[in-house]
Amino acid sequence: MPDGAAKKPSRIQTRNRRRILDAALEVFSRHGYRGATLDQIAAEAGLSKPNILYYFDGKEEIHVTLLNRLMDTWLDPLRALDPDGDPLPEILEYVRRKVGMARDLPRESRLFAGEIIQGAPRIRPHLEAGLRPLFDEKCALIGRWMDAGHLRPVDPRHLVFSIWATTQHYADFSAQVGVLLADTDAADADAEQYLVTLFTRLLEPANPQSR
Amino acid sequence: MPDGAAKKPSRIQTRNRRRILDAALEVFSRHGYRGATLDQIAAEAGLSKPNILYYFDGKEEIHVTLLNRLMDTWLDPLRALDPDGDPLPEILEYVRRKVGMARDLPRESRLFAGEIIQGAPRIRPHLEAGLRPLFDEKCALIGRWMDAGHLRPVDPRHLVFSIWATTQHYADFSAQVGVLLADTDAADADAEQYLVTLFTRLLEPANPQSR
DNA sequence: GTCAATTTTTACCATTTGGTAAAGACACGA
DNA sequence: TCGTGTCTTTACCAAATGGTAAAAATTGAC
Repeated sequence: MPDGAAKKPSRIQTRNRRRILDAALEVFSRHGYRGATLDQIAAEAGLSKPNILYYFDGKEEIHVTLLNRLMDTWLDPLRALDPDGDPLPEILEYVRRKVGMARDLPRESRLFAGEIIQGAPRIRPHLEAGLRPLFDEKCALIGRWMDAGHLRPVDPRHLVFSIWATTQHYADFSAQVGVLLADTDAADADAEQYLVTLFTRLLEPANPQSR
Repeated sequence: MPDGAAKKPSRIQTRNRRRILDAALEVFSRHGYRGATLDQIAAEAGLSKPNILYYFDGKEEIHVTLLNRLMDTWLDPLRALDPDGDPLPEILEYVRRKVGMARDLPRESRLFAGEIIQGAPRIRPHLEAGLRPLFDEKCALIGRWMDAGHLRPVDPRHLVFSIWATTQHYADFSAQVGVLLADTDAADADAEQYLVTLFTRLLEPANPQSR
């Protein structure tokens, strides 16, 4: 019973649990929760299906484990918003990090998007307990920056939404982006440049008094 | 064989095919393609499963039919971009229409998003043949507007992506938005206001010479 | 009302899928 | 090398699911 108490995991356990989660990320992100099968995950992981069920209690536990681990990584860039930094550069750095994550972790982005689109049935508690406090805190911070005249005032919540939406779009909708940007190969750099421009023009004070 | 040739559909056929597609939109948009079952669609439509298969050849045909019908509606606002209109108001009107669609047709938005996230397996031909020409045409139009100094220059393709991303976000990620905007009830109006500001500040020429 | 065409139901079926039982293989400290 | 606990495989199963055959019911033109 490898999952029972707080036993130190053996090397084999560590290795195989990692393999399973890697495979599951690949399969879940491509086919969605219902579309993914344990057989696919097993094949991708190079293990047998019963062997997978030796390490995890079932399909749902694998999915939830993935989502919970992902959440931390996902929120790191937002956590990194520094109250003591320069407001506009802080926001732009956040945008850049999110673009980088869409580029480097598209499977994670799609896994998350799929879960949310279907009503967040398995991750809603985590949204309320983990995401919401952080979101509120950072929105308040941005609001103070605006009140102080360091950023032009807009609704911080919708600002954050638009940063999420625009950056994750490149991962989540890559099938569409790929069709429409068929030839371009500098698309990543173009996207980052465009988004930096977008949020700079939105937020940069007309009379920069930030120092 | 109601689907064979170009026969005029009976009133019963018209009514039941509509019922089935309505039900399927509901179910597919909530659970994704694989997550939806014919039994669910049948229950939602108030028909028996075999009866549904009398009107459609199978699950996939229902899905493809939905996607193809949706595509037209979905692209209408982009089609409406008028080369003879005022550039900035045209763009802002496009944004407003897309916000309205996210508000009024969230199921359609999620159905589409789900298909794209999973690599557009069933709608890719339609993307290439239907969406791409329109996208290229409208991007060229926006590019000319920029060249003429009516809009500040940015990459039109990424501009369009960001309009799609920000507007559809409110439908596709409504589960998340709902958690984070728990109390707010004027969220729709706020979102529209924010997005109009966002794209105005991005595109409005410093020295408005558009007339 | 009659009758042919359309529509709906009943009774199935084969496959897929998440999951289990239990035997067997293996690792590794004593 | 022995033996115990860890890991893996083989052989299954029950439920769900997409789909079919054919009988029964209904509709509508005449």
